[in-house]
Amino acid sequence: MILSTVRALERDFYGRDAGGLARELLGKLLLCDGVGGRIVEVEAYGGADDPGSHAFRGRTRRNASMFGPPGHLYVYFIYGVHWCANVVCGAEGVPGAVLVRALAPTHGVDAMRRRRARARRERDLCSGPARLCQALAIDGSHDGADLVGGHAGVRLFDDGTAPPARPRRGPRIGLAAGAERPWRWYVAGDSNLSRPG
DNA sequence: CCGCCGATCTTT
DNA sequence: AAGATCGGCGGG
Repeated sequence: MILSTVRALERDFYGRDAGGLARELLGKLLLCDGVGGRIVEVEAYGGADDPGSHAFRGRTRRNASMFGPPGHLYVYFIYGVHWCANVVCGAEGVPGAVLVRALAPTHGVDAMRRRRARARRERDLCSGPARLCQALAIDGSHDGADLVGGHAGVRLFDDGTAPPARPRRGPRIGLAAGAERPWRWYVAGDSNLSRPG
């Protein structure tokens, strides 16, 4: 019998570019204060070369975390309503991040249901970038949080589950500019995706 | 199931 | 004015 080992990810895991990190993040566990799940859908975002990225036109107050060191969170507020969370990657000073778009709930489902009372089914808890932030209680206070230190309660773990050998890939969702780039990766057939696939 | 619409913050 | 979204509502 093989005992599964759960370990927090080290800084160098985050040093690669957004596309590479995106694929490596599939299957990892994202937890905030012990509540969260397995990443099943992500999107990669670059910098000045990516018209779909918040960093395309340079640094602003909102996107500053995208320019910071890898292994931290970039949490932004959108449509005046929702929070969304990204994992910052690449070298410090070079903007890049991976948007976490969906989780398969694994830890603290009761807490998630309380925070998302309008979610009828378990697959409605974390099936979208703003939904999962609500379920995990991630908000602006977590912008810039260090995932490696984990001091803000947010951490990524590897429990031995390998990323899918052939993740499905397609255009990023909700973009006008840069929509042609197939930088969304997801676990084929997972019931928690932000849209079926 | 689908499409429309409002929520109202950030940046342009 | 539009945006890396969501949920409620109306219609088929």
